[in-house]
Amino acid sequence: MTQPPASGRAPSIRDVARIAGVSHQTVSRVLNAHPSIRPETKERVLAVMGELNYRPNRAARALVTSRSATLGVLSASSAQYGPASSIRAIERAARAEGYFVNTVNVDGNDVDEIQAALTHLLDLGIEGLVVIAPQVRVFDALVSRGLELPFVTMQSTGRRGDHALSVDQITGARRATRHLLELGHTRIRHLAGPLDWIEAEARIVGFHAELEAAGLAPSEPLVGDWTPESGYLAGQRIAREGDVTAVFSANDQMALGLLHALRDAGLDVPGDVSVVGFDDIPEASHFWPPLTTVRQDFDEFGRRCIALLLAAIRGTPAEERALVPDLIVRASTAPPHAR
Amino acid sequence: MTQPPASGRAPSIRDVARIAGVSHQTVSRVLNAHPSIRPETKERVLAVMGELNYRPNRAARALVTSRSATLGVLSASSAQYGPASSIRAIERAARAEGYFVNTVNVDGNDVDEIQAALTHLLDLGIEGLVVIAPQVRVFDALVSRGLELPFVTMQSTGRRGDHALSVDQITGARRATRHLLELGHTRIRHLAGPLDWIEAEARIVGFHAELEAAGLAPSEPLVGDWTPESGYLAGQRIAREGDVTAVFSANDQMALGLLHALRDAGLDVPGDVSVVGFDDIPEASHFWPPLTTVRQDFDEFGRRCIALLLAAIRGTPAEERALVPDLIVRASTAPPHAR
DNA sequence: GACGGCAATGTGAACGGTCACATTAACCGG
DNA sequence: CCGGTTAATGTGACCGTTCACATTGCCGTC
Repeated sequence: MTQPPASGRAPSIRDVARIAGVSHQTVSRVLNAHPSIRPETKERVLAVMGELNYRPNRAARALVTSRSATLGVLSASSAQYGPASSIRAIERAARAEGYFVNTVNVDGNDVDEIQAALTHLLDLGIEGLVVIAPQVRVFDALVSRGLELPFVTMQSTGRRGDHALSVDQITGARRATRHLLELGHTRIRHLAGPLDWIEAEARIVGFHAELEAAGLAPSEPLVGDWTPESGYLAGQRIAREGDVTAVFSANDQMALGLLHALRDAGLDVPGDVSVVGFDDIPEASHFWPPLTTVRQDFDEFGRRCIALLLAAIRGTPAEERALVPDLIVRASTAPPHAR
Repeated sequence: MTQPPASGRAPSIRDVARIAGVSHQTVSRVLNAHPSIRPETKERVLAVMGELNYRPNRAARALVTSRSATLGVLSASSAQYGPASSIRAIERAARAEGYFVNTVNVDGNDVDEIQAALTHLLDLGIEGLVVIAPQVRVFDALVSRGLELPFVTMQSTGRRGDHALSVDQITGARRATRHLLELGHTRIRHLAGPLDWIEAEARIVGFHAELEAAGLAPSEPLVGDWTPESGYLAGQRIAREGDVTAVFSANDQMALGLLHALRDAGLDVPGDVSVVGFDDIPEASHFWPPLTTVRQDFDEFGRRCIALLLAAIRGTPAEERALVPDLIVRASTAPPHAR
């Protein structure tokens, strides 16, 4: 068995070359699947690589090619189910394509931190960027920086048509709203996410569009911050005002708080008030009552993110069908009862 | 204003040197805060760097130092609240220390995938590793590989004392159990996580230890898989068998399923059965009833992870107090009612 | 006042790949 | 049978840093 030569260091391309009796360049060609290389030679080189347990040195390669094979993910609130799932799927998809992923978590409200995080990622030499919790202001930070980098965000704001992966939040919100309308509700309130979130905005738009299509006047949305607490507060207010028979919440966590507050106020769900959520987190089917909600396929979202981003990096065209979320009907919605 | 020279490329250390009228090595010294450099020279170099918007090239540095300034995180089930929060905190803490973090998400049951992920991280040249969802088998995979790398896991299995960050899961579990005992419960069941998870194991140990201290016979734990669904199934079984007055669930999500099943079976919580969870996820206080649970401080956990790992990398000693979780009493527990 | 020592800086060679270009041998058509 | 093309491989430079080892002055000391 051939010993690795002078084994203070990891074997290099030249060690492999020497043992295989070829030039270092030939080894490099094997590594990069160059077409004109004799199968026999290739095999011999591969054998030596295996024997030495050779690993190409990423830094050396990155130095000369100035390609890092790394993608960046900029995320706010990654502890939430949706973003966390997306990040997971993105990482897997990227890894399958041979890319590394570097995720940076920021407080989406701190512009300085966003900039610092961006600098951090650029220092790393990322080739592309996924923005996974696109508050409008994160988006602005990107653009203001005049970023050359290919990047992908959820849901276009319309300001820069490319680079945006459409999850059709609007249609999702319309489906939730239509479900309530079809049950016979006419006094429906929307509990929105923070207004500087692109998704929150899109869901409001969908909600209003559907109301309008039904000939109903739009109602002013309540605004939460995605947390169950904010849902609870909104629920208290709804119970107090007592003028609606259904609520469409922009995510499941707020819907949970909503359920809690309504129950505390002695109201029955869905008897007195129907509630629809958004996301279909794993807990949603075990809420009390089990929550009717709009399911987002975060895994598929992550895969598409990477497909789109890699297409941008490589300059190949990408098909871009929007991803449409599905309505999942459970027990938190019912027809309004007659007064 | 001085123009960047021949601006096809990013400015290098030599560009800076030329313009500042020093040698490239002097620039390098400024970069690395070498002691013997005249303040005046240093300032001049820094000025030029600023002007050129110079960025040190990580790849070149990594190539020569063979230090990547990158840490790896190996995670299973990162979409769950606990792991996701930990990862977030780890990344922030590492970034504050100038490290990059590369997270890889795997299916913890697929040994091949774990190995592949590890290879992926090693290819990257990580300097240290955090294992964030330590199924026993992940841990074994590490050790079997004879890994040289400094690494940190949650909770020692005792097989290799170092490298383990103690979250004192045992004490946490004891506190939950003691709370039930103090309320007067004697027939208590534990709903455990998958038995190959180190944390699941520790919570079982804590549960049994506390029962034993109270002079009660240990009961066989039910086993779930952390999901609400598995909690639901366990709840159905408990309702059917009807011989316990309290359940300690190894996480909050399973506790949610449990609550659901008990309610479906017509049992009142906490009237008929008390339930305690573990983690204190943000939803827990809005469950019905609001869940008594054990709070883990994931942020602190993440920070400690990095502190410990960096200490291992740098060879400095690290203090290692165990992190002790707190019991949060809400409405899902009460004294058993007299039969 | 020659000399050791230190502070401040410079010089050239790595690091481990890829790139551009050179070289060789085989093949093919006229 | 010879020039041109092509497949297969080799040669040396280069990417942007840091490292090891000079090379300067300048100071204090005996």
